[in-house]
Amino acid sequence: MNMIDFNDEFQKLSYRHSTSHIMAQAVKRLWPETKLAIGPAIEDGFYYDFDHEGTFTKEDLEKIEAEMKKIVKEHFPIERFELPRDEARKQMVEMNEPYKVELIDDLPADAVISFYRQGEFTDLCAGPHIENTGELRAYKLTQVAGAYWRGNEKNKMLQRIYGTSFPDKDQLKAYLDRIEEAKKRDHNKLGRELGYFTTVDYIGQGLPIMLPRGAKVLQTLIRFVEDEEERRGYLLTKTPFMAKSDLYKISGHWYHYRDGMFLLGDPNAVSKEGQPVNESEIYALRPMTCPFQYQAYLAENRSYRDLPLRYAETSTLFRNESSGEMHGLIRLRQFTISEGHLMCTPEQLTEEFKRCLDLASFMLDAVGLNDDVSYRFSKWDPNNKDKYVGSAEEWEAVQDTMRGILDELGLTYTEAEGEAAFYGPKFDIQIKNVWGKEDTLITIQIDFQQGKQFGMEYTDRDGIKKNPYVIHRTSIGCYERTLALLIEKYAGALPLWMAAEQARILPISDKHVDQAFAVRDQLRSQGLRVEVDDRDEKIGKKIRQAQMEKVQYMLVMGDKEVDEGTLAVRSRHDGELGALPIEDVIARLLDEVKRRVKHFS
RNA sequence: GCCGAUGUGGCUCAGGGGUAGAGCAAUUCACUCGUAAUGAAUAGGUCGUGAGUUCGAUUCUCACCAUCGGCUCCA
Repeated sequence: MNMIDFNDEFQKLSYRHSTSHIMAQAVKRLWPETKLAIGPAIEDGFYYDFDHEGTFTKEDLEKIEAEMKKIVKEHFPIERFELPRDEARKQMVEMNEPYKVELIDDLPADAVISFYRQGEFTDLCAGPHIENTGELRAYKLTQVAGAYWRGNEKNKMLQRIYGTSFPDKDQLKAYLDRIEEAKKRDHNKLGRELGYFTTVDYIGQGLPIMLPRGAKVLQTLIRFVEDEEERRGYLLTKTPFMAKSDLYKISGHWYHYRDGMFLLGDPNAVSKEGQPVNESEIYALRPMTCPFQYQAYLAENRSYRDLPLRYAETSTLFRNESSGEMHGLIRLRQFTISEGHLMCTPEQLTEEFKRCLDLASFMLDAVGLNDDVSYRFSKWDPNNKDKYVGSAEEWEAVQDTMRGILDELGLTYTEAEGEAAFYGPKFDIQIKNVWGKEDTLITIQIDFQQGKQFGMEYTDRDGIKKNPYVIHRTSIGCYERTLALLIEKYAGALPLWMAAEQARILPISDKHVDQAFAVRDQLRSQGLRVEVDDRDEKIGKKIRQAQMEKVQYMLVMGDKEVDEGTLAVRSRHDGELGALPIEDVIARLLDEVKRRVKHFS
């Protein structure tokens, strides 16, 4: 029997794919009336979708695992065979597997239709698989979830069972332990424990309260971003949080993004005379800043000499996400984005796009997330043209342009069909949270539509008026989401420069409290964020608490320090540093802030 | 929006058809303390909200709200 080598991606996939089949076989044994959908290997394991009466309970999962154990012991060879389309279809109809029949019907005419058989269980499947069910060593069914057939919400919701498998028990345990460890960093847990944010039932979903600590971190990040953008030639705008529907009709939001907007006023209302309400009187909270910044562009006649024109705004956005979507600080209904739009000539497009990438990269490096991201080129879905503005030719052309820039920069990226914005393709910088779920952190988009739609023009050298290209971009993404990922990255112990509380002074006894406040004020006057723990507690307890609250510097003050004008410095990262003159402590902290030192834990 | 789980003092959790308990946190007092929890006392909850069943509901039923995991959507 072959030893499975998990360094070999093919073997790993085969192994987990086969685990999924063994699970399906167990389910069919226990509940023969259950219908099979699909069951692939995924990044950290596998799943199988079933059409099953009711739902699977925890106890059911245990039963399934027990049955899987039997199937492993039975050492079934896993055999592949092929059938012509009509026979394959006939067999699936006979086996009463409607989802498999549908899959076969949708296979291209020239497709080879293969099956895999292990014991009494046969499944339509392209493979690959391991050779024998007896090779399976360590597996665990992790959770049940609903999932739409073929990922379409109009279809029936199936029952999905997730699981994972490894070549041996130790690796499985190591994996499960790692997941448990990762979850301890969950920003949604840590962020609340550490007092960054809270939520309140009667405010509503996706609307967190940023508490002073969280608000301070956000403010620090915002100042940092705004200063850097100013250095890079951005002009600040401040635009309204809402506008009449007229604006969104020009941008297309009214037609393509209406479900995502909070409307003020009822578009279906009728007047006393029975007249439909004038839609101009319907306002909407802004889901994006673009149409507002275009109005800033339109405020003057533009010349090619004005371009590129770079607008930036720390922008509060409102999106009416459906109720099941909200997650901690990652998905919200109101959030703050480092928004920006660049208007440029076609010749400037490549250079400006690169500058946006450079800015994003600078930001990610500054906060320490640069090594954790991946790139995605998000294209339109040519089979779903109604979702988008513009012609197929325009889409293909602008996507070619974007791909050209990405390739010129030598970036490694995946291509994702159907992930574009309705007005243009996106370059997305993706990141995973502690649950392994991927989200967009930063996005840079090329828009070839809205310049025309809003009548944005510039007079070129030749005296002809032309439409500028627009780049939508964010420099650090959505601040709340970025904060969430930073909390997870640093397990709550944020780098000194962005920490809400940079140092805490710990007086040994109440004799030292007055002096502690004086020193606090001295440090504060240098721009450091410092608090005093003046509670009537022992020093050990104060240290323990500061440590648990992830304060980077603990400054102990007793008789000796008061007499000598020093502070006994304890760094969260480096431990005890001994007594230092207050001036030296200030210099050390300011230097660490200036250099934006990062300690990962 | 859909599938599933969950909802008990600020936090972590126990309990259970006869109107609730622990630890931490908070407050007060004593100790005046040297690098990860000093001791004692006090206060704090209409058990997410609303309806129903019942003599009686926090406990059972239903609806709604919120939180968590997934699907769909998305920064």
